[in-house]
Amino acid sequence: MASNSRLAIAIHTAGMLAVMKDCGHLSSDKIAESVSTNSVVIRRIIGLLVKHNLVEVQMGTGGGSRLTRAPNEITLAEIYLALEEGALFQVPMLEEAHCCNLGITVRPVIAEVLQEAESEMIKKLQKITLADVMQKVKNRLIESGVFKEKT
Amino acid sequence: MASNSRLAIAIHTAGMLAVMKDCGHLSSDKIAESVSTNSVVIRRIIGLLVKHNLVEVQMGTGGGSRLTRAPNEITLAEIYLALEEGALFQVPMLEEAHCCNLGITVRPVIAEVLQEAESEMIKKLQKITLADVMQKVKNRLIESGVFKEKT
DNA sequence: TGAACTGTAACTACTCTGATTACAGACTAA
DNA sequence: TTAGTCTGTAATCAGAGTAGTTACAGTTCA
Repeated sequence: MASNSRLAIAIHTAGMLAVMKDCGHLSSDKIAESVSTNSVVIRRIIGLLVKHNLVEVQMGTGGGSRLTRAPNEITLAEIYLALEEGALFQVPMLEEAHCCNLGITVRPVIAEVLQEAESEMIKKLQKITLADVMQKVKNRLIESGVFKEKT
Repeated sequence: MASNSRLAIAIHTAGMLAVMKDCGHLSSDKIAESVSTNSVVIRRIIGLLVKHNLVEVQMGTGGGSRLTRAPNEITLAEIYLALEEGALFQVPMLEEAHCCNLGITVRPVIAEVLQEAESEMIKKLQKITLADVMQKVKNRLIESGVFKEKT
């Protein structure tokens, strides 16, 4: 699990908070158990979500985290951007003393083009809310018979 | 330069080949000089481009690489996919013995949703050809006065 | 044959991520 | 007031990916 699974963990975490929205605060230990990782990892991610006003935290006994908004008002794009990972693709620039102008000029162009591609991805994430994700999960549970639909 | 700049390097490399399309083969040393890296790094990337029929290589004296198609027939999506990096976002699955069904079920849903987002990005890359990139570079060179437009 | 190439293995250095431990500080309830 | 339950955060470790580099066998051409 070396490469970047932080977004998946962040969405899973936010999903847990969405499910438990009406049950008070949820501790990082409980979340870590469901997400299957260490509570510190969860707290680090929650720290970023708090910084971007997606989650609020209460310290002390009975404390924990909860969403600041309804699940249908939080998009995956907000979670993605909250992680503050910088550009998706690295485009190292070249020094001015480089061998040729073409080499120097091509990098900003590549950066621009890849930035546009990343923006398209973010646009897609903007259209998906936490509620959408939880609904998909619910549908799967119903399909598998674990969860019974109300009639 | 630890994180993933391979796509930028691959596009830069293919861009070099596009510019030199009519000047025979280009050696990995020459490309490495412009891209500002080691020739082995270039050969590793070119190997992947060859595997996906974007580039052809001739060994021996006077050998090197060249594009198999015209620059306006090669999209950035093809280059992106040629790098074979797997999914953009890792979504580690949970073991069946996990504490709750919700935790197990949410992961495939997250994977599906992120896959859709990546697909949107690839769609954008499909609309951009190597020729487009080179045209943008040319425009920048003209703007900066380094390269004079034909009148 | 010698020079100019590629392909590839092997190794090092660096960075990112996640896992873990540890501990100070905040808060609640008895 | 005190014990217990939380968070926030620093510090450290291990594993994985990437780039950089050297080295060398194989290919091709003059």
